[in-house]
Amino acid sequence: MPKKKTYHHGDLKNALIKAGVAILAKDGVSGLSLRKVALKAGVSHSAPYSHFADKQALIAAISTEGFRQLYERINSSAEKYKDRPTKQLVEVAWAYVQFAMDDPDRFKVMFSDVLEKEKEYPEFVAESQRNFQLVKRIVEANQASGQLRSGPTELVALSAWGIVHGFVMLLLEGQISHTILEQTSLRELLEFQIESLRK
Amino acid sequence: MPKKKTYHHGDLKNALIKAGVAILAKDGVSGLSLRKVALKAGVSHSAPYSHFADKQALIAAISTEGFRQLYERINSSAEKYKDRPTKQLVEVAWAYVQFAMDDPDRFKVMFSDVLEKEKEYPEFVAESQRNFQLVKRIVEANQASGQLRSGPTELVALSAWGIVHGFVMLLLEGQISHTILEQTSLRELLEFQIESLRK
DNA sequence: ACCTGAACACCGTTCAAGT
DNA sequence: ACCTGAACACCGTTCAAGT
Repeated sequence: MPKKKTYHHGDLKNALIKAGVAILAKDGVSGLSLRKVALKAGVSHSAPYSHFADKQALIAAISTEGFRQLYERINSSAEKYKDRPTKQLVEVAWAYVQFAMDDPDRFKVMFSDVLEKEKEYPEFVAESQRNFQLVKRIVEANQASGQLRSGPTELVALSAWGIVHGFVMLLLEGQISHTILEQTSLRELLEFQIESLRK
Repeated sequence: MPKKKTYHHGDLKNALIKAGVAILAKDGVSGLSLRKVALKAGVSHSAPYSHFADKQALIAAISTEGFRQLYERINSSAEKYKDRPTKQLVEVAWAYVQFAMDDPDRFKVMFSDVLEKEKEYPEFVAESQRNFQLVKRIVEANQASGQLRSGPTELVALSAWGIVHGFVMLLLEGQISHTILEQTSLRELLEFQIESLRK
């Protein structure tokens, strides 16, 4: 028997986050229960309370980890196309769309926490702000190269994020009609959205 | 005693929807339980099953009703400003933002149902499509008056909806930084977003 | 410090029974 | 046809107890 009790040596916390992500991908938001997460990690149903204050805290940790990964994806895409501003904008947005589609339920959870989390989960706040800073930097570069309209970078970045996020949300919730999706590929639809932002 | 058993005379169904909306506004999505809805409507916890197949079906009914009201709001705003295209676009978007902020949890529920609802809740699908048709008509008028870029109305409408929806979502989830919100009013932020769409 | 197991309140759903 | 009440499986959370 190769693995006996590989878990509980101080890494139960991360094992729980990992188990949570897996359950989220398989059973969706409504299927995510603390008891199932504990079972999957091979501990009793009350063990998670040694590492998380409550279910919300576990979800906050899952979201925080998600934002970390999102940052990596966006950042590496931005780096890859940093010499081609026109392409960069589309590719970064495409990375965002793909991240959302890879694990729609996690993506939804990342953007649908409680409102008072501002103060409650500082790590979450820090990580989501780090992402927005990155978007701002990309937008700033695209403003400099004349791809995007000038004006307060903060606000142009909000437009850029908003248009892509809105598109992804409508896509995930099935609010984009079948007739549109049949006629035009996702990639083309996204490119059309980005066009709206261009100067 | 003025009201004794005013409910159960065939309108329990609507009473349950109304109770659900009230609980949603007070306790949020996580506080919405079928048992609480039944209690609030003055019936036993199993009574709802005479009118709805399950909890999802009640939520679908609440969402459908929400889309009906959203349609009314957008439509009356569009009518009111139909002779001033520049203003119309902003006002319609503003109506959308206000609707979302009036009852954030209901708004979130409307846009976060299950994915398979396509076939399961035809009334919901019809109502949400009716809203998109309305957006298309408004966009078409604004294309005609030169406010919005030309091109497939379906796609430009998707951009318009997407940018406003994305903005609202980021707003509701607290993803728009405090520093932005303190410097600029919501109305101004929205106007800036709309500017991005203009020709 | 970390984990277990019993316990409690609450939930969605089913079903036999009442009107 | 519509509603009730008991029942079942499942859930989040607490807490005394074990290591």
